[in-house]
Amino acid sequence: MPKITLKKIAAILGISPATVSKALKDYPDISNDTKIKVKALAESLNYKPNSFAQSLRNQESKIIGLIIPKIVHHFFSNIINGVIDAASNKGYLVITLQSHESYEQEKDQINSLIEKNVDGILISLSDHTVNYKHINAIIEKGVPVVLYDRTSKLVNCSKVIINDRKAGYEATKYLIETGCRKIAHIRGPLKPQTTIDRFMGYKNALKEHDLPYDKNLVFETEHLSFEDGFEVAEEIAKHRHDIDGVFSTTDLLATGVMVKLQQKGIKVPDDISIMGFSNWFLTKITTPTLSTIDQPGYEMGRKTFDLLYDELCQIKNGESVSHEVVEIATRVVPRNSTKFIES
Amino acid sequence: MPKITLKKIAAILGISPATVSKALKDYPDISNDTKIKVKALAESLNYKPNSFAQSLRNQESKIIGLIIPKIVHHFFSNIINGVIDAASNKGYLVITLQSHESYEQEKDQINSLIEKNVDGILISLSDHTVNYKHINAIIEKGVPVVLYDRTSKLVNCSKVIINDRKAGYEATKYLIETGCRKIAHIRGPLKPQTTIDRFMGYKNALKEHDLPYDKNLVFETEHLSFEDGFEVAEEIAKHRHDIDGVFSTTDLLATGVMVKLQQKGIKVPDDISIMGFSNWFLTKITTPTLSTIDQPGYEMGRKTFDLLYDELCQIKNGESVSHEVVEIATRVVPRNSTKFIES
DNA sequence: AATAACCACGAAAACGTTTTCGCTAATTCC
DNA sequence: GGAATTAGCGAAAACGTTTTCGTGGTTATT
Repeated sequence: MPKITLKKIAAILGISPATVSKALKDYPDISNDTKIKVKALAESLNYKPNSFAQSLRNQESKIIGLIIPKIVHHFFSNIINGVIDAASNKGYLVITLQSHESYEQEKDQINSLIEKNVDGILISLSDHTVNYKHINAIIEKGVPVVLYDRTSKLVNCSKVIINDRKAGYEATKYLIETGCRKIAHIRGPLKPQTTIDRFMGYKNALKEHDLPYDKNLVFETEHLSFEDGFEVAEEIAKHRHDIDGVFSTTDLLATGVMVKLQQKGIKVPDDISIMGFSNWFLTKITTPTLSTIDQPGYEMGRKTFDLLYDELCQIKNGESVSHEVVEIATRVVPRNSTKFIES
Repeated sequence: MPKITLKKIAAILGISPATVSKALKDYPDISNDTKIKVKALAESLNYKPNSFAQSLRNQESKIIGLIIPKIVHHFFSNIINGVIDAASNKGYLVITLQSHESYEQEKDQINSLIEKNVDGILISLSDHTVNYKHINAIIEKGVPVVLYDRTSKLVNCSKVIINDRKAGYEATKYLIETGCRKIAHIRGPLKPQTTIDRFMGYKNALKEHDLPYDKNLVFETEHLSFEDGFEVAEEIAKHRHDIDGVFSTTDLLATGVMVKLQQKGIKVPDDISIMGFSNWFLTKITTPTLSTIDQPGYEMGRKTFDLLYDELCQIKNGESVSHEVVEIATRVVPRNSTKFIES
């Protein structure tokens, strides 16, 4: 089954490939007669242009790259989802790679994508990425980059983020409004900027509501696992019966805390309210269901692609490219691990 | 920053592009001197071959397509993970698309991938796909296809599957071995082949252990949701106190059943044992943790790519392509929603 | 009737790489 | 020393598309 090309159509019709190409694209200098003939034949032969040839000629692939720290993760798979949907709408396909939180892999993968001549790259920085040369290098090469979720001020490009500080503030505020006065914060590992910001939000909320900040109420954990939550819960159950609310930097940690607290006979939310972060799937199936902050991955994914698409259009039109930083709104999702607001 | 090409390297060195190309690929008819010179310059100029030109010339893209029914799903995101990892190992990149369980979208997406000249396509059939012309059509065109998880006998290609019947058998057998005698089965919607097979396995296990099959013990649900599990649990709690085990076709359903049963005062596993299916993430965080069947998505993803890669190699070597059907082993994951085996 | 305008099309170059084939000059062989 | 081999390189075509520029012929303008 030989591939059917412009040349062959031209040969059959006894005209030149140039005319066929132009007829198919409705160039004004081709007569209606020829256009109709060409289109009919192309249709009946089921002609599809060879994308390599097009890309080679037009210097664009209509493919973008997406680098994700971890695919198997509710938030990130929602991002993928959003990116792919938005991209297909505009005729772009998406090559996905995961950095596994490794700086080296992140570099390699950016290279692979560049070598495949993708039209642009969407990246969420790995937790172990400490310098940004590799990102800035490709931006200077003229390949548009948009950063999402895990970004850096040291990279000059468009970004899609959530306001972790505000979200942390809202989460804490909600606990306060539902009657909590002694609120613990589980911040997880010290380093990532997101957890730092959420912690700042927590402090702000306390301050604005005239509650004292007590650093003994802040728990660090090595990872963000379910089991790490157990340890914190044990500590609370043993020594800190004054605590009446917990704001955790992650749903999974929060769930661990909640499960273990209940095993220790502490009632949620009657004795202690619990607030998670991200609105993962699991929050809907815990007992009680977990109140949390919705971090809308799908919407972020869509928006991230949209920003890239804007740049792509600007480049194509020869306009100067403008960078944009878009903040996606989070919101408190009240469920049953917190009390109701007394009104 | 002008792109650096073979021609330019040739011009700088005062030799022909052909020689440069051959030098970089270690052709035997190029002298060592020239090879060294060419490689050094290419290195220092950071030369990267233009992938479009290569693809156009070599008729291969080193890109494969992956069609997934739903990305945001623990099992399927593990598949993606496996496919991407295995593919990068061999220098292939992966374009992912999701069919959203729609036949129309599945067709469109296969088309998009074909138009991008991917070297092969991995597909899990959407639940609403009822004929396979679109798949068979591209196979006849010579584009290798491998089906995974949701396959069909009507498509002649390599496949990666789990043995749902055997898995259903093992799950039920495990319940029997841990002392259950009146085992209910929640099979979910009637149609999908997977649930049919799991149901057959359930029946087989009963038969082989001389337990009567009672169709009143088989529950259908409209969807596979958490809430659908509630309804079944209500029914059991109200009318079927003789039931001492439940095998659910899905972890989520099982979790719904378990949560609601416990709310009704029924002890898990003391009064009723519960067995899920898939080993999703959530099974590790329920109370009690959910016994289940491990359906290894990552491994399936890897194997699926491997089969495609085999075909690609065969084609390249001019060998005749052979199809293979690989069965990935499942296993019982004993947790705390079932009793221990008395030994 | 001469000039201008316009219509419909094609030739050719370009995108960058790969590979076949042929050529020259140097080496080997008898 | 002549013939045969070999080593090292390049010309050129090919992959399929796009677009600029030009051309020949027709129609409209004075």
